[in-house]
Amino acid sequence: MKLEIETKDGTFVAYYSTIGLAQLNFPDDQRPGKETDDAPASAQVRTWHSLTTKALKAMLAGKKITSLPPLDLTSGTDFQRQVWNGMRKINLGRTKSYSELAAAIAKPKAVRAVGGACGANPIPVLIPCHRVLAANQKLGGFSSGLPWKRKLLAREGAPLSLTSD
DNA sequence: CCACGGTGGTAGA
DNA sequence: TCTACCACCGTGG
Repeated sequence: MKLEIETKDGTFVAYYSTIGLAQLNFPDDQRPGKETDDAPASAQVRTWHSLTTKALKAMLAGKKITSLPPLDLTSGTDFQRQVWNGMRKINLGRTKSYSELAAAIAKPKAVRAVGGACGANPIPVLIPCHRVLAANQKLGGFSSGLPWKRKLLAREGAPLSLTSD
Protein backbone atom coordinates (compact mmCIF):
# COMPACT_ATOMS: atom_id res chain seq x y z
CA MET A 1 0.00 0.00 0.00
CA LYS A 2 1.49 3.30 -1.13
CA LEU A 3 0.44 6.65 0.29
CA GLU A 4 1.87 10.14 -0.12
CA ILE A 5 2.67 12.76 2.48
CA GLU A 6 2.68 16.41 1.53
CA THR A 7 5.16 18.57 3.40
CA LYS A 8 6.79 21.95 2.91
CA ASP A 9 9.86 20.07 1.80
CA GLY A 10 8.10 18.08 -0.88
CA THR A 11 6.05 14.96 -1.22
CA PHE A 12 7.26 11.93 0.68
CA VAL A 13 6.02 8.45 -0.15
CA ALA A 14 5.17 5.87 2.49
CA TYR A 15 4.68 2.16 1.88
CA TYR A 16 2.73 -0.06 4.24
CA SER A 17 2.64 -3.81 4.61
CA THR A 18 0.24 -5.81 6.72
CA ILE A 19 2.68 -5.37 9.60
CA GLY A 20 3.16 -1.64 9.53
CA LEU A 21 5.18 1.10 7.88
CA ALA A 22 7.69 -0.65 5.64
CA GLN A 23 9.40 2.14 3.72
CA LEU A 24 9.59 5.90 3.46
CA ASN A 25 10.97 7.72 0.43
CA PHE A 26 12.23 11.27 0.15
CA PRO A 27 10.63 13.49 -2.47
CA ASP A 28 11.89 12.56 -5.94
CA ASP A 29 13.44 9.39 -4.61
CA GLN A 30 12.59 6.68 -7.09
CA ARG A 31 13.55 3.82 -4.82
CA PRO A 32 11.27 0.93 -5.64
CA GLY A 33 8.62 0.29 -3.01
CA LYS A 34 6.77 -2.82 -2.12
CA GLU A 35 3.48 -1.87 -3.63
CA THR A 36 1.16 -4.81 -3.43
CA ASP A 37 -2.22 -3.66 -4.66
CA ASP A 38 -4.23 -0.53 -5.15
CA ALA A 39 -7.12 -1.44 -2.93
CA PRO A 40 -8.40 1.39 -0.75
CA ALA A 41 -6.48 1.82 2.48
CA SER A 42 -7.90 -0.07 5.40
CA ALA A 43 -8.88 1.74 8.55
CA GLN A 44 -5.75 0.38 10.16
CA VAL A 45 -3.48 1.70 7.45
CA ARG A 46 -5.16 5.08 7.62
CA THR A 47 -4.44 5.17 11.34
CA TRP A 48 -0.82 4.27 10.73
CA HIS A 49 -0.52 6.82 7.96
CA SER A 50 -1.80 9.57 10.16
CA LEU A 51 0.83 8.68 12.75
CA THR A 52 3.53 8.59 10.10
CA THR A 53 2.47 11.96 8.74
CA LYS A 54 2.48 13.54 12.17
CA ALA A 55 5.85 12.06 13.05
CA LEU A 56 7.45 13.07 9.77
CA LYS A 57 6.26 16.65 10.03
CA ALA A 58 7.49 16.83 13.60
CA MET A 59 10.94 15.61 12.52
CA LEU A 60 11.10 18.08 9.65
CA ALA A 61 10.36 20.82 12.13
CA GLY A 62 13.12 19.58 14.40
CA LYS A 63 10.67 18.51 17.08
CA LYS A 64 10.43 15.38 19.11
CA ILE A 65 8.40 12.46 17.85
CA THR A 66 5.66 11.46 20.24
CA SER A 67 4.37 8.31 18.61
CA LEU A 68 5.09 6.12 15.65
CA PRO A 69 3.19 3.46 13.78
CA PRO A 70 4.51 -0.11 13.96
CA LEU A 71 7.50 -0.52 11.67
CA ASP A 72 7.88 -3.45 9.32
CA LEU A 73 11.59 -4.18 9.31
CA THR A 74 11.33 -7.74 8.10
CA SER A 75 13.12 -6.85 4.90
CA GLY A 76 16.38 -6.38 6.78
CA THR A 77 18.86 -8.90 8.12
CA ASP A 78 19.35 -9.48 11.84
CA PHE A 79 22.45 -7.36 11.80
CA GLN A 80 20.70 -4.51 10.05
CA ARG A 81 17.85 -4.57 12.56
CA GLN A 82 20.37 -4.37 15.38
CA VAL A 83 21.90 -1.31 13.80
CA TRP A 84 18.55 0.33 13.17
CA ASN A 85 17.42 -0.33 16.72
CA GLY A 86 20.68 1.06 17.97
CA MET A 87 20.30 4.33 16.14
CA ARG A 88 16.72 4.80 17.26
CA LYS A 89 18.18 5.34 20.73
CA ILE A 90 20.04 8.44 19.62
CA ASN A 91 18.13 11.37 21.04
CA LEU A 92 16.99 14.45 19.21
CA GLY A 93 19.86 16.77 18.49
CA ARG A 94 22.47 14.18 19.41
CA THR A 95 24.81 12.35 17.07
CA LYS A 96 26.91 9.20 17.16
CA SER A 97 29.76 8.09 14.96
CA TYR A 98 29.66 4.89 12.95
CA SER A 99 32.24 3.37 15.27
CA GLU A 100 30.31 4.35 18.41
CA LEU A 101 27.22 2.78 16.98
CA ALA A 102 29.17 -0.34 16.12
CA ALA A 103 30.39 -0.51 19.71
CA ALA A 104 26.86 0.03 20.98
CA ILE A 105 25.71 -3.19 19.38
CA ALA A 106 28.73 -5.08 20.70
CA LYS A 107 30.47 -5.34 17.34
CA PRO A 108 33.12 -2.66 17.61
CA LYS A 109 34.95 -3.76 14.53
CA ALA A 110 31.96 -3.98 12.24
CA VAL A 111 32.26 -0.31 11.46
CA ARG A 112 32.01 -0.45 7.74
CA ALA A 113 29.17 -2.89 7.96
CA VAL A 114 27.31 -0.38 10.10
CA GLY A 115 27.67 2.11 7.29
CA GLY A 116 26.18 -0.42 4.94
CA ALA A 117 23.26 -1.03 7.27
CA CYS A 118 22.54 2.68 7.47
CA GLY A 119 22.34 2.86 3.72
CA ALA A 120 19.93 -0.04 3.71
CA ASN A 121 17.61 1.70 6.16
CA PRO A 122 14.16 1.63 4.54
CA ILE A 123 12.70 4.34 6.74
CA PRO A 124 15.00 7.34 6.83
CA VAL A 125 14.18 10.33 9.04
CA LEU A 126 11.96 8.31 11.39
CA ILE A 127 14.80 5.87 11.91
CA PRO A 128 17.36 8.63 12.33
CA CYS A 129 20.17 7.44 10.13
CA HIS A 130 21.08 11.09 9.60
CA ARG A 131 22.31 11.28 13.21
CA VAL A 132 25.18 8.95 12.41
CA LEU A 133 28.34 10.79 11.42
CA ALA A 134 31.88 9.77 10.58
CA ALA A 135 34.46 9.73 13.32
CA ASN A 136 35.82 13.30 13.26
CA GLN A 137 32.35 14.85 13.21
CA LYS A 138 32.57 14.75 9.46
CA LEU A 139 29.34 14.24 7.66
CA GLY A 140 29.92 10.91 5.99
CA GLY A 141 27.46 9.88 3.34
CA PHE A 142 23.74 9.69 2.83
CA SER A 143 22.08 7.58 0.22
CA SER A 144 19.24 9.92 -0.55
CA GLY A 145 21.38 13.02 -0.75
CA LEU A 146 23.71 14.74 1.65
CA PRO A 147 21.75 18.01 1.60
CA TRP A 148 18.95 16.23 3.42
CA LYS A 149 21.31 15.02 6.08
CA ARG A 150 22.61 18.52 6.67
CA LYS A 151 19.13 19.98 6.68
CA LEU A 152 17.75 17.50 9.18
CA LEU A 153 20.67 17.93 11.55
CA ALA A 154 20.47 21.68 11.32
CA ARG A 155 16.74 21.67 12.05
CA GLU A 156 17.17 19.66 15.22
CA GLY A 157 20.12 21.73 16.31
CA ALA A 158 22.76 19.01 16.21
CA PRO A 159 26.37 20.17 16.44
CA LEU A 160 28.11 20.17 13.08
CA SER A 161 31.66 21.32 13.39
CA LEU A 162 32.97 20.25 10.03
CA THR A 163 30.61 20.01 7.15
CA SER A 164 33.04 18.45 4.69
CA ASP A 165 31.35 19.55 1.54
C1' DC B 1 46.27 16.51 1.49
C1' DC B 2 46.61 11.24 -0.18
C1' DA B 3 47.49 5.97 0.19
C1' DC B 4 46.93 1.96 2.39
C1' DG B 5 45.62 -2.03 5.32
C1' DG B 6 42.38 -4.02 8.53
C1' DT B 7 38.17 -4.80 9.36
C1' DG B 8 32.57 -7.27 9.16
C1' DG B 9 28.49 -7.80 6.46
C1' DT B 10 26.02 -8.11 1.97
C1' DA B 11 24.84 -9.19 -2.77
C1' DG B 12 25.77 -11.63 -6.76
C1' DA B 13 27.90 -15.17 -9.47
C1' DT C 1 31.82 -21.28 -1.86
C1' DC C 2 34.51 -16.96 -3.66
C1' DT C 3 34.70 -12.18 -4.75
C1' DA C 4 33.98 -7.54 -5.01
C1' DC C 5 31.81 -4.04 -3.21
C1' DC C 6 31.07 -0.33 1.17
C1' DA C 7 27.55 6.11 4.11
C1' DC C 8 34.55 3.50 8.13
C1' DC C 9 38.89 4.34 10.87
C1' DG C 10 43.56 4.77 12.12
C1' DT C 11 48.23 5.47 10.78
C1' DG C 12 51.74 7.13 7.98
C1' DG C 13 53.83 9.87 4.37
